[in-house]
Amino acid sequence: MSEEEEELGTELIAELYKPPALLPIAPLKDPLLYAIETFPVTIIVGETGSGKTTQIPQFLYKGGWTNDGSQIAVTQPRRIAATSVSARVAEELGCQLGQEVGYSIQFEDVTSEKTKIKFLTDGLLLREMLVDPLLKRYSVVMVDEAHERSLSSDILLSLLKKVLRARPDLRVVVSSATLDAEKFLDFFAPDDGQTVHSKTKVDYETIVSIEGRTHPVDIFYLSSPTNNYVEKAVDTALLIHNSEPDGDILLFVTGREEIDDAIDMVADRIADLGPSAKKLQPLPLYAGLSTEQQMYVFQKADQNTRKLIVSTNIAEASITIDGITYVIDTGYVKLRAYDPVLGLERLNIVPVSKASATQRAGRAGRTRPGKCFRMYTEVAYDALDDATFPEIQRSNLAPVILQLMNLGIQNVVRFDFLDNPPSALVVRALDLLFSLGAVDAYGRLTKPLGARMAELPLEPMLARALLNAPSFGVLSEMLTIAAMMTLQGTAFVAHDGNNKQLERARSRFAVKEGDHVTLYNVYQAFTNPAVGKQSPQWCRENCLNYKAMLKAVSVRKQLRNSLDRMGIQENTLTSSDAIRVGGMEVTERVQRCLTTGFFAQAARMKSDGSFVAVGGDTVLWAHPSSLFFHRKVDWVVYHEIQESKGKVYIRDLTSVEMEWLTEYAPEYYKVKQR
DNA sequence: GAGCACTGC
Repeated sequence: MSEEEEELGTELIAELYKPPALLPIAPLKDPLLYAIETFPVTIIVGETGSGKTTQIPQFLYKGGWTNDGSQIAVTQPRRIAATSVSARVAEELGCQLGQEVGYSIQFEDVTSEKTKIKFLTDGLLLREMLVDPLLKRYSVVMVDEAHERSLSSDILLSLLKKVLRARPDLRVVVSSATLDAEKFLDFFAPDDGQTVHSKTKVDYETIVSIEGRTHPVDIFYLSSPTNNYVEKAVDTALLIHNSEPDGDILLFVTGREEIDDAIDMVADRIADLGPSAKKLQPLPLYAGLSTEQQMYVFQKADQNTRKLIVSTNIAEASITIDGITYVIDTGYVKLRAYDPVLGLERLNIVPVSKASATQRAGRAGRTRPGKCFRMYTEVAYDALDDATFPEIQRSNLAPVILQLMNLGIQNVVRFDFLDNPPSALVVRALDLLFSLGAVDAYGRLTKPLGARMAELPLEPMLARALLNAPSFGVLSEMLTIAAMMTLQGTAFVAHDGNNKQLERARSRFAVKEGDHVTLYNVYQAFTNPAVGKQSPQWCRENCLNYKAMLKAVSVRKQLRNSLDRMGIQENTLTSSDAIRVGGMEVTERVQRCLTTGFFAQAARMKSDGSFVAVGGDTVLWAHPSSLFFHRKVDWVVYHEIQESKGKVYIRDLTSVEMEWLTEYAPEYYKVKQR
């Protein structure tokens, strides 16, 4: 873990600290233990600051739920939560982290034989189910933050419902925000005619509510709607600054562009404040910033200065900042939507849900009473959805379906989802998995190919290309490229918006074959003991994100281990493979290997520099971060396609020969030609 | 021609 991350962690611990005996949950200890003893499923409705995440596992531990040698699992949607909460609980129990209390996240397993309470990400518990489908090592599984409806927590809850049928002794605790409790209750209620001991919903599960312990937050609405919420929000910030007592301001907008706009507007307006007036310091906050740039929001402002943090949704749950007294909520958020017809992702600006609005307002009341100004009317608030649209209904489902099949779910269409994904998403995903050879014509997972693809922590197309790498003699190269792809474009980072400098840095690694090999070069240079030396300084000089590069190193190591376990090594190259690839340059073999995974995402550049997808008529544009934004090329395969402001961008492009497409995917292209 | 909301294995 980097120093910065640790600082973020302690930040969170400080935030969470309340003497356990004074927490609102303390008097509920016995009722809670009774509920969990009595009912297989307990829904906990607990507001922020109730102490549910830190205290319930301790109640269970002290209540004897681990005496038979089993463990208590507590899942979190985010890594930072798993690590910081486990540190808190270890301290309260007076043990060393990794002993009785531990955590497990990708790349880091801080648990031991002695561990009784284990915090882990929900995605990792899903992975554990591959080797332990009935979760036999756990007596209780607590799924925290289930109301966020993340892809993996949704799937986890469905699987837990199944596991309960085989394991009546298992206890499931679901922690949720107020508005969705009934939904979870209904979901876990045994269906009529099933074998859950003919119990009714009433004696099968229960809801326990815990009060929050945050300070009161006064909510203010607009009296009439605005058509420019960013401008209105800036007006409000200035109004707060000029008329309200001390306390920093947190303003929620949807993305980087709005953040820049808001900060420019504020800069213009504070020029009018006069030199003697109290200062207002606008600070941006979004995930794309480097860790250093993000740290500014945690630093105490200068004397006589009020911070105005202009943030994306990252400040809603992922990052907690001390000293916020005022929240301005524009009422919008950018959400991903997957278009199964065009097979592309869109980022849509949509109104937030009531749950989101409540969470945002709560950010003003963490340390003292606060105020929240909503840039919409009360009527508009009443019309908001209760909860955020579940991720499973707006994602590319190919990775999820592959994983479910590998867990032995034969018929994904009949799987018991909390909310069913639209059938078009399921069909599209199955089509893709079929064309990649992960699923056969009968809709069954293929072995070993499909199962191996499912085991790799990569999207199916990339997994397929990586598994083909030995036959091209480029396993080492493809491991690096796959690891770099998981960074999703975060390898390069501009210093203070200096894009020219970034482009110069990128060009130092660039090769004509395209973005994949360029990123390979970046990794090679970073890890070369004579060049990058894996050092933060070298990254800074080359506009690279140090933390992201370290992640690539970890991912590559993990992928290498997975392939080793599967018995896949470079020397598994057969003699016919060797003949086929003999005499080819390494780069060409890499290009061909990528084609075997990404053949379905091929496009050809037209004379005007735009692209047209194979078998389609959508006009595509190389993303400005691609080498082919400026350079000419003929055919390419691309890693990602995304619509933004009405234009469709493709990212991470590699040039290929048209013949390779039909050579490596004859079935796919035969069908398309008809 | 000009740009990734946020997570996670």
